Amino acid sequence: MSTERYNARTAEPKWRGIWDEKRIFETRNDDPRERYYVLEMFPYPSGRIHMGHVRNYTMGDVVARYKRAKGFNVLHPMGWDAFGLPAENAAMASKVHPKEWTYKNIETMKGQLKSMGLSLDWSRELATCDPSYYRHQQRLFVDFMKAGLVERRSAKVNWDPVDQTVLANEQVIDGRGWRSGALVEQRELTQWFLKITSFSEDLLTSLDHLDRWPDKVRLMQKNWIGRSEGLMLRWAMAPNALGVDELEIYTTRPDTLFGASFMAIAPDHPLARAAAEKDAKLAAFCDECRRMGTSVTAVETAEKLGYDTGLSAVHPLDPTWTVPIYVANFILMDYGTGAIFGCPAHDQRDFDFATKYGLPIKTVVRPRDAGADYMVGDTPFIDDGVMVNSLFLDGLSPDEAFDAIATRLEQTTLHGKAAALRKVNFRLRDWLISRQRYWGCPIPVIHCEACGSVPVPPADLPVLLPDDADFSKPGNPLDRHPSWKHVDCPSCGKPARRETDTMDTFVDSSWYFARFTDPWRTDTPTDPKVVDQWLPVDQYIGGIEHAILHLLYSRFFARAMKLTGHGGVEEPFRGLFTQGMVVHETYRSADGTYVTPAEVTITGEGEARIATLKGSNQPVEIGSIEKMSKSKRNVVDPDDIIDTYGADTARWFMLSDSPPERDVIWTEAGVEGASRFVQRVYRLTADIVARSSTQAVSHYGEEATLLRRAAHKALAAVENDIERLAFNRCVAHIYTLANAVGRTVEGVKGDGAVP
RNA sequence: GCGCACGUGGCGGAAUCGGUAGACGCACGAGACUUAAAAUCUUGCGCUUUCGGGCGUGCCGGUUCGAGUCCGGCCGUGCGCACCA
Repeated sequence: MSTERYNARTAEPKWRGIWDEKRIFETRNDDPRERYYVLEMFPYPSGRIHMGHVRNYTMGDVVARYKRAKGFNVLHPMGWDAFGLPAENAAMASKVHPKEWTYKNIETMKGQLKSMGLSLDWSRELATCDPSYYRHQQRLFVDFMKAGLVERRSAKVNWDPVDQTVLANEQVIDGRGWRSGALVEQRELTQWFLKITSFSEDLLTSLDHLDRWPDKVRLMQKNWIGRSEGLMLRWAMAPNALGVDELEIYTTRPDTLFGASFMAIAPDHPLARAAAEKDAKLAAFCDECRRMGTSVTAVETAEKLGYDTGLSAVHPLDPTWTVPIYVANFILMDYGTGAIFGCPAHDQRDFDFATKYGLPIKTVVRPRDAGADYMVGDTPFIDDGVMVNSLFLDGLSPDEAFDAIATRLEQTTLHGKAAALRKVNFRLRDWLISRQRYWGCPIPVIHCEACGSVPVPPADLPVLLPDDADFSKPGNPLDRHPSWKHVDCPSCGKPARRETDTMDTFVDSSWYFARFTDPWRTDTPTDPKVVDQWLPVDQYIGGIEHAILHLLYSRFFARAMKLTGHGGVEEPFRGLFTQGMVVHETYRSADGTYVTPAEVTITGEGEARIATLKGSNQPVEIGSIEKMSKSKRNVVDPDDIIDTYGADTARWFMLSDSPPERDVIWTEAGVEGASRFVQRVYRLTADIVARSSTQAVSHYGEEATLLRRAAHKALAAVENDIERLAFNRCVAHIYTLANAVGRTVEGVKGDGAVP
């Protein structure tokens, strides 16, 4: 039995040095072997890596090394998602330039990643804040613009009052900015949009083919895109002083048309605005709605309010039947046409509204098991059933009735045109990418009074960020820079104004995986041939928090890049895996402040565990287990673990026990266990090596047969589970093998002979 | 409110197709080695038992020769969406 201990501190740097020197992880594009692209979501250089990174990159590294061992030409690159607000906030707080802050963090974090011994191709490293990257992004933007995928328009947008910038819909979570947590306000602003809605249908249907994506993510994207089939239906207006003769609405329930009892329009609807000009009370009501609409949470909790305009509309299939038109606070101007017809008996909102304003509630669908005299009572009936009180629809199911009435309305004319048109609608909105901040990719456009918004000619790219920006006060440093925005129009040569908005950082991360395929190119963003050789990424690994944001934007980008000739692949990620978080207990000292695990000593077990501050007997309260975060201070620094135990132990523990898609609880005991196993493997290996060199171990003995059987069994099991990314099960198989080896080695030690 | 996922020992979890429930690890108990401790090794470890066995995968019911797994209904936890007409 060997008593020597494995010393990670000397062994790991030695091997890392050899790997670097031999450049064994650098990948050649002209390598003829079958390709395999493994990618983990690249990090934001916030300062130091955290355990979430360790887990993420360990998983990717296992896949990369496994595929390399299987003979694939593996691409496994790393880079930096380097633009973003924290750099700018740091500049405001501590007078460091965002660039300096960012590159310093990159250096630190690169050192940390290197100490993990990952099989990364560092020759392809890129940082999105580097002009050598963002110049190509500006080129993509200009090409998208020419292809009609970019739009500048005025719209109601989400304004984050803390970060002082607008946000995309996807970046507003529960009415708050995804980064700042501030309540988001609605503001009417002229902004840049990428037309992701051009691909709504395709982004939705293609989800069906992403069979190596988690169902959960596909479902989330499906719901986010939110397809509905309905009818655009024009109603004739009863004669009125405004001179308006029709109102168009969108509905997914035309089958309930004979249950209509009112119309409702958004406060911003043109008809509402026109009516408000002649009705001061209505104008006040609309203003009130807009004020309440400034915060999204206010909208969600607000009571349904309406205002009767006095106008009315004529039922499309019964000229003697008119319904009143209300302006209502719950109607959204940017979905459908901003106008609806209300059928209180079969819709909860309409029911609430009708009850409040005393409007009729007419039952037109009854449950299948209900009698003919069924009437909707305290709650609307919204399930499947049988049509009633609806003339030619009676007896049909709502689905059949949808078709029947749609066909009838398509054949009905109003003012010389078909009254109705079948229409598919989506919940997905265009992607708002303008940000009123400095540390981002400048939008390459020049505004000219004569020529409009002119894209910067490709030859003039990149539009570089000025280094001498002023971060002393809030707001956009680019906008108040004395000279940067004053340029001549590239089209007519007259004085013009540079766009001072920068792009959302999610633009930066929407195509980096394509840039990795040929990061050395200078003339174009990509070589389409090389992109097509590597993409789609075979295995992409990252956090579930990007289920919609990054993963949807990247899918859009791949399509837009295909359209503009920068690559031929529509789906960027063939296999997706979303890993769980690294969580840890939280600790609070007597005065209520959080303390880090490193400052705490724990004694006792189970219920009797007691925590005290290290070096004193001050009690510490053990709190809930939560995601490691700076604010809760429940973080364990990967550097400390790697220094103490070595990278192998840290990585082994990360993959042990917890299934990779689930959260893993970081415990000191768990790391100790992993460390013991690393030592055990070293001892067993040393024993076997020692014995095989000093003793003539029979290759045909019973011992060898048993070992061979155990080894092959483990090999098959590990291979099977690695393909399924079931790393925790791989770990278990390797433990089983080690036990078998241990038993055999111990078994023959007694007499030193093979039995 | 709507949608989705998940409930297995003290703990993390395994059981790939409906076929021995609890692999593997952690923690714990006992033993060996040691002056002692650590480390290491051996061994035990779902509950219960009259030692034959009985019970057991959130709860209730169903399908099946057979259910942790499939179906229906509850309860609980987590996540996503939330006036989308």
